[in-house]
Amino acid sequence: MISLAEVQAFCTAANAASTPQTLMHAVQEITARMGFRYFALVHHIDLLAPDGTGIRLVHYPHEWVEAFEEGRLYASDPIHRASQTTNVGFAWSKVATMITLNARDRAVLAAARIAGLGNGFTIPAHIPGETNGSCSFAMGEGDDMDDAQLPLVQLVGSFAFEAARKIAHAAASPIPAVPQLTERQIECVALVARGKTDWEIARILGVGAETVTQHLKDARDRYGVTKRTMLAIRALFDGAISFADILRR
Amino acid sequence: MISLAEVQAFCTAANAASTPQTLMHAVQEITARMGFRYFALVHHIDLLAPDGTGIRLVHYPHEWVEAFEEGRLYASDPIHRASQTTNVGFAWSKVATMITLNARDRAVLAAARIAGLGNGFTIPAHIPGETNGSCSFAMGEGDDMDDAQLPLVQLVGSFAFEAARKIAHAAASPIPAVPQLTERQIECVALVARGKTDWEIARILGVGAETVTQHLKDARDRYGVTKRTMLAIRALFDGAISFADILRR
DNA sequence: TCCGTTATCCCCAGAACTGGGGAGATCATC
DNA sequence: GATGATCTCCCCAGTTCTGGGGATAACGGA
Repeated sequence: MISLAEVQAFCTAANAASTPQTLMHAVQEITARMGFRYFALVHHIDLLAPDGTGIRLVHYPHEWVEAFEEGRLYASDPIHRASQTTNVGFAWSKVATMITLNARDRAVLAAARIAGLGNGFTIPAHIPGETNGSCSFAMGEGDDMDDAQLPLVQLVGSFAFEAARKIAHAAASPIPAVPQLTERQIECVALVARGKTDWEIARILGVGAETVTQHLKDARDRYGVTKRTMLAIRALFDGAISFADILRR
Repeated sequence: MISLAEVQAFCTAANAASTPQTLMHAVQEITARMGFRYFALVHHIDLLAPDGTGIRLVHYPHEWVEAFEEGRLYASDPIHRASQTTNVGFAWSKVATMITLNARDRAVLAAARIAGLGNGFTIPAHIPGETNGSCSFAMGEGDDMDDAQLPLVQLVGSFAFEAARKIAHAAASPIPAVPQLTERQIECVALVARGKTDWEIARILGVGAETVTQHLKDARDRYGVTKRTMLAIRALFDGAISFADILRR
């Protein structure tokens, strides 16, 4: 079993890494030390960074990597979907208790098994305004996971992702800056997301309808979108508003 | 210094907790064990106004809690802002390197110090579609933090937040039956969420614009909403569509 | 065979949104 | 004292949505 000291050593090494290669090497090493065979440190989609600035350090069976890309599973993969429901690591064997698996999901999991992946452990990595990601470690088929060290595995996953993020940020010169909305704009968008009209929002905020229209105009401009629906969803996606803001009554 | 075994014991206890009180007690205990004096496990929303389904377990100096609510700092507090830029724990002394501190931020930090808070460590907790939160542990003024155990503190913070989340979810309302949309309706809603007009959606699906209008009319009816924005967000919330459907190019 | 569901299309009137223009006030910062 | 950001309000023309009312056809189950 790996020790806390080793985790800390990895953390230091990962933080010092300035290239994906260096980091890849460090992760590979600790993956083996933790008794895993495979790992994948990835962003789940490449939304606003179509040019490949997304994080992607993968050491998985070739077969599976190909099948994965073939099926464009980045965001529909059940493991990824499950990782979006928590912020602590979870064993793949628990996925069925986290999300509802449909027929396609089961097919995906079966395919992974056939490709040589055994049980695994995934650490979610979510940061408001950034693409969701995760860091997964997997055994070969048949191998047993040591539950006792999973908390340490979680730490490794978090630190690894953070290190990858740092490298990716440094590499991505034109920072895809998440548009910042003003407080008033956010209030308006939150109410838009609740299906209010400009006039209703104006009543609620105690200002003129024209003012609300203007705030939303400005907010749309900042996100570069032309529809209030898109505005609400983008604001939701990068955390300017949350489902709690919208759906609570 | 705390041991990994103690962290795991806390994790088990936290997961078993079914009321905020039980969890509060467990967190209080381990906080002391880790050498901290205060903690705050919170959602970053204004908990005075809404109905209070947000997470909020706080043991901070009274003075500070009051000042905090007075100033409505839930989302503008520099510590909270910093926590939204990472997914690993950070010492408060590092905040200046994470976000740009303005005059007001510095005033807030100074006020916290006056209220008796020393250095602290905050673990972010972000889950897509949910309110951002964090778990912070703080020393009394003048006390020194043991850097070596911070990774374990991070684990405790993550587990504590997850446990609180589980309790909050359980307390939340009985699930109202999720309306089912037809396949065609879902396709239309997904495109609505991408900001398309009925006419554009009709082109994409190869049907008449009137048909799209009708599908959306029906979909709104099923959800009992009157605005397409609300429709998109509800569909997103209960999984009929996903961010991946919307935002991938 | 009848009924419910789904998908397709049509018309209309009023409400709501969008994009363009402009303008005054406040506040913090430089 | 200027500058920029924010918030506030106004006008207008054109587009888009929304909620009514229809209709036809295919499919599958009761």
